[in-house]
Amino acid sequence: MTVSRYMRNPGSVAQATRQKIAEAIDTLGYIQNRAPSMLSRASSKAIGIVIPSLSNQVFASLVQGIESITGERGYDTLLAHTGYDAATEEEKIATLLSYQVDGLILTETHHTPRTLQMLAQAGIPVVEAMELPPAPIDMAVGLDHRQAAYTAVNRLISAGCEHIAYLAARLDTRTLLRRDGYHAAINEAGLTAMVIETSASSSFSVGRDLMNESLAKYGTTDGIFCTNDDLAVGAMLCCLDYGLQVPQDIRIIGYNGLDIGQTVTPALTSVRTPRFDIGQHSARLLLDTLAGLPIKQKTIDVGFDFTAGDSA
Amino acid sequence: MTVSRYMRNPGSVAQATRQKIAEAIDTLGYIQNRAPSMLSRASSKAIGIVIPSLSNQVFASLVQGIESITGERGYDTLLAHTGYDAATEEEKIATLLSYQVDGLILTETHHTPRTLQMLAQAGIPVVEAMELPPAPIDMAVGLDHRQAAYTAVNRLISAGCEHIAYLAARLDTRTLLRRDGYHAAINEAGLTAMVIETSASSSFSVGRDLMNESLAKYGTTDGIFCTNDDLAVGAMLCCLDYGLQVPQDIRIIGYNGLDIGQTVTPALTSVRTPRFDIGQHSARLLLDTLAGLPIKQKTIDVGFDFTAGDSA
DNA sequence: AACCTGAATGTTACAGGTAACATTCCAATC
DNA sequence: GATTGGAATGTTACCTGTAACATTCAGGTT
Repeated sequence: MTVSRYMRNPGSVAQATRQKIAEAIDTLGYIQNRAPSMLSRASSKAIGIVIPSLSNQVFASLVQGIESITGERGYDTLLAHTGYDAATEEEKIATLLSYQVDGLILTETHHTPRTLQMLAQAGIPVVEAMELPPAPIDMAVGLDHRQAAYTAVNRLISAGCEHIAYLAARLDTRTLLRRDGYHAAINEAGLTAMVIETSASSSFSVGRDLMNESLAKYGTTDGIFCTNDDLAVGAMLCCLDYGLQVPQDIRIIGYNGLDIGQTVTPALTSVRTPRFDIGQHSARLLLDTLAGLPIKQKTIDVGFDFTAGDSA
Repeated sequence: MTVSRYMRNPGSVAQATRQKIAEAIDTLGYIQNRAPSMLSRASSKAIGIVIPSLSNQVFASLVQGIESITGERGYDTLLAHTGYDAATEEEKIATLLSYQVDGLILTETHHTPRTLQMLAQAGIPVVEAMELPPAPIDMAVGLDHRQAAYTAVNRLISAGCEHIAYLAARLDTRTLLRRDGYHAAINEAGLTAMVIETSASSSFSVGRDLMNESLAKYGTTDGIFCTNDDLAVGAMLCCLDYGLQVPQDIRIIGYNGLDIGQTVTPALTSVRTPRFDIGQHSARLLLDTLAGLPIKQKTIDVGFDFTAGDSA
């Protein structure tokens, strides 16, 4: 019992005892078994994070933002990835719940019925990060991707573009919202939609392929809106191969404001999404809820802006 | 008790009972609590994976390889990331051990003394993936990065390069091994080493910066060996900006054989590392050990080859 | 010496699934 | 009807940390 006390709060144990325990822990290489506290208090001092992909900078910064908060408040994080698949998400959430996580941060807004049932049953706080779903499960932190895409396309239109293609890969919810925004801006301006999509996962070479396909299908093009920066860079490299000057002949806007966009010449103009902030806000919402603190608002819109690129 | 049996092996329960349990599980949204089995058997049917970064395609494929095996054998994976820091690794391993993981797959070979003590104390099987450390903790699956770099640089030398620069970022163990290989090849050929390094983490823009620095410092350069593909692509874009033709004026070899290398023109020649295979081998070694099966060899060298690029 | 106080430490019961063993049940056989 | 064998199900104890409560202890006061 004294050791248990020491582990949670060394100050609550007498100086001499503290010393002895510290030594014993050191020589034994003792590590607390989490199972008992998971059992008895139904609380684990851990939260679960579910992201779609392990190789996307976007979610890496999100996780960093989350862990910058959980770390300082003594919470551990359990990480799961779904490969953008709702069925896998269901499995991974079940696993996280089996570890009695105290809260969850999800990054998708489309869930299976069973996922929703499990979450309701678990009764733990849940944050949906990245988007602002019309009917959040519980809490949400993100931005309006439809609005961001709408604004980006209007930027091309203001610059004089009249043939604006939309290049998209991996058609997850956020990507579909961006398509809505694209269509809204295009229709409003009385232009013709030029949509090239693939369900394949996004990459530079896919960006290149989509660009080729778009040029073949639609001919004249003076503006491109890509749903992420990988595609945009692939598309830009393709344009340069065709001798098209960016932004003189063709303007390109990407999405997310990743490092890669700043390396190409001209630097990519891109919608900047504050992922680290989203992570921090999400973690704060969750941990404040767990601590029983009052929450001002269950939904936080973090907004967006543009990187200072030269491609649009 | 019958439910417990059902959960582990539905066939061990009578048909009628099975039905009733399945229904109850469904309506209740019941999810097993993992804590008890973690307690009683000191086994959790879970293994821990520790990777350095969440945004590197290399580790994403490694994890996919691992999970392709663990999934079909009924094991869960707990994922932790360290940011290439040994102290963080120590923390994360302690956390994983507190969850009573049955085994661990690590991706670094440099560990703190306390990490080694914890691992010894835990007495669980450990696989070090990616490298072939001279003195593995337990098991190892990977390739000889020194040899790979040596071979790559010799390829440049055979092609007639005489001024070969070495560009590296994020100086982890694997990167340092590649430097050794570079030096070996350079010395053997009687050439002068041209080393540009930064401890900053790797990215396209860093590749560009290193290339600029190298040209400024060493002038004439006809070959470049980069420790990864991000750097190589950044360097290539930089060369193209200077009007240098690849591979006529300058040859470039990258490392890992990622998609990005196939997008640029010319396609990047790169050392291909079979990460997915490394993941599968690692998981098999670990699970076979846990299942008490005999292990033929505790260390597996998966080798390497080159992508069919045009840059070298 | 008796008493009091607050700090330090100890005792007990509990969480939920499972190994090991025990019991029940039913159909087949004599 | 009694017996038997194997399938199905039930009972008990255990794993480890901690909440809640109990006890011990040292030093100070009367």
